[in-house]
Amino acid sequence: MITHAMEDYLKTVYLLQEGQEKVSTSAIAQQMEVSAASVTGMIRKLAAMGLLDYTSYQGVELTEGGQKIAQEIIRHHRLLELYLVEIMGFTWDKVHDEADKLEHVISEEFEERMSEALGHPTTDPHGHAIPAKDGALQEVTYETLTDVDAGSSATVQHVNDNNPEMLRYLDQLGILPGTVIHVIAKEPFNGPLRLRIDQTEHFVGLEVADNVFVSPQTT
Amino acid sequence: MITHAMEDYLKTVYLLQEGQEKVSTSAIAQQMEVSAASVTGMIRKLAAMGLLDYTSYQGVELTEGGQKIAQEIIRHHRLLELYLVEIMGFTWDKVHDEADKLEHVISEEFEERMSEALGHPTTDPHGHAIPAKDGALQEVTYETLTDVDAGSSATVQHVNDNNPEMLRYLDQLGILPGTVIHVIAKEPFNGPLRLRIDQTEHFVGLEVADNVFVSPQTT
DNA sequence: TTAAAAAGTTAGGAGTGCCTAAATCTAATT
DNA sequence: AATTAGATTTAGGCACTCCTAACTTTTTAA
Repeated sequence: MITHAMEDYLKTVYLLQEGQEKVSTSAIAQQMEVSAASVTGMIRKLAAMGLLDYTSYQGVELTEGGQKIAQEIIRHHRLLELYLVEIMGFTWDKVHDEADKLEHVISEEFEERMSEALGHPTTDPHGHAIPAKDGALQEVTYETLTDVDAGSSATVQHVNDNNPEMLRYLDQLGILPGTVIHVIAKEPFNGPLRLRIDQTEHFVGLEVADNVFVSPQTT
Repeated sequence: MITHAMEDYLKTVYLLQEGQEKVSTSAIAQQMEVSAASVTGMIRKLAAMGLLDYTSYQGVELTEGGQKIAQEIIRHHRLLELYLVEIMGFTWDKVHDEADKLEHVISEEFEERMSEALGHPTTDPHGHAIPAKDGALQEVTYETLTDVDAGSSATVQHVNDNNPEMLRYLDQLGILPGTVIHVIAKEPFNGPLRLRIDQTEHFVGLEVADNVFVSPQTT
C-alpha cells in the first residue's frame, strides 16, 4: 500500500532529481522539513518496495516504478493548481498549499475531468510543465533572473510556487510566466537588480530574483 | 489538533444522532465499519477534548463544539457532491466516495467558491440538506418507501448515498429526489413493491425501498 | 430473580510516520 | 595518516488509529 507520505517523498525525490541523478538524504530532509533520520527510515521502506534504489550513505535514485508514481502526483498537483486558478477563481499564491493536500486524494476520474475542463493543458499557473497521463515530464533547467547579464532581456519561464507572499509580490510587479524582463543594471555587493518590466522600472532583491526562472529573450 | 479520523467520528455521531439523543458505541462501529473497541478508544479521546459527552456504557452525545465541527464536514461533503455532479459532470453514484476523501482536506475558501459557483444551494444530489455556513442542519426524518401504504403516492425526498450500485439502479428506475411514486401493491411475505413511476410499472425489493425516503404526496 | 445474551470496555499489540540523541561513516584538512 | 566536520544511520520513543481477545456491565428473557 502506498501512503500519502510515500507519495510526498517520491514527488520530492523526483523534483530534486532533475539535473543530478543521485539525491542525498539531507536534500530530501531540507525540502520536506523533516529530520534526516525520518528520511532514512522512509527511504529504506521505499527501497524495499522497489520504488527507488538506495545504497547507504550514497543517496537515492527513483526506479521506473517510483518515477511513475511521482509523475502521477505531480500531474495531479499541477492540474489542480491550474483548475483552482482558471475554473474556481483562486489567486495563484494560494493554490500551491491547496493542491498539496488535494493531490493525494483525488481519483483518476477527477484528474481526467479537470484536464478536460481545462482543454488538456501543458503548463500550470507558475509555468511548470504538466506531465501527460503516463508521460514523462521533461522540465528544462532554466537559469534564474540573477544570472541574466545587465543590459540584456529574458522571458520568464516559471517561478517557484511554494511561497505565497513572494507570489503576491511577483504578481504586483507583473512577473508572470511569459513576461519579458529587461535587466538594466545589477547593483554591486549582492545589491538589487534594476529591471524594466512593461515600461516601468523596478528594483528587486536577489532572493526574489533567484526564484524567477528565465530563458534568454530571442528577438 | 483535530484529525481526519476524529472528523469522521464526529460526522457519524451527528448523523446517527438525528432523532435520538444518545448514540451507542455499536451503532458508530457498525456505521464506520470499525471494531467497537476502536470506537470506545476514540470516544474517550473526543470526550477529553470536550467534543462530546460520554458516560461509560451509556452512549455519547455531541457537545456544541462537536456539532459545529460535524456540521462543517457535512457541509463540505454535500457541497462537494453537488459540485462534482453539477460542475464537473460526475454521475451521482460516484460522488459519495470522492467527497468522503475530499471533505477533510479542502480549505474554507474552496468551500466558499464551490458554494458560490453553485448559487449557494440547499440540497445535494441525493436530496440531503446542505447546512449553511455555521448554521444548524435540521434534517426532517422521513419515512421510507416501505412504509407507504398500497394505493397511495409519495414524493421522494432523499436516497441513501453510500451505495453506488444502488444509486445506478435508482437512476435507471427514475427514482430521484422530487420523483412522485405511486405504490400500487405490496407483495406479501416481504415481497417486492409494485410501483408506478412516470406511467411505467416497476417491481422493487425491500432492500431498495428501505433506502428511499419519502413524504406523503400532498395533492 | 437469576442466568444467558448482548453491548461495551480494557489490555495488549501492530503499522505508520514522525522525533531526538547517540553512533557511525565519509570527505576534507592538516 | 590522523583528525575533524559534516552527513547519515541506528536506537529508542511517542502519537495516531486500528485490531483481537478477555473481561465487565447492562439488558433480556426464562
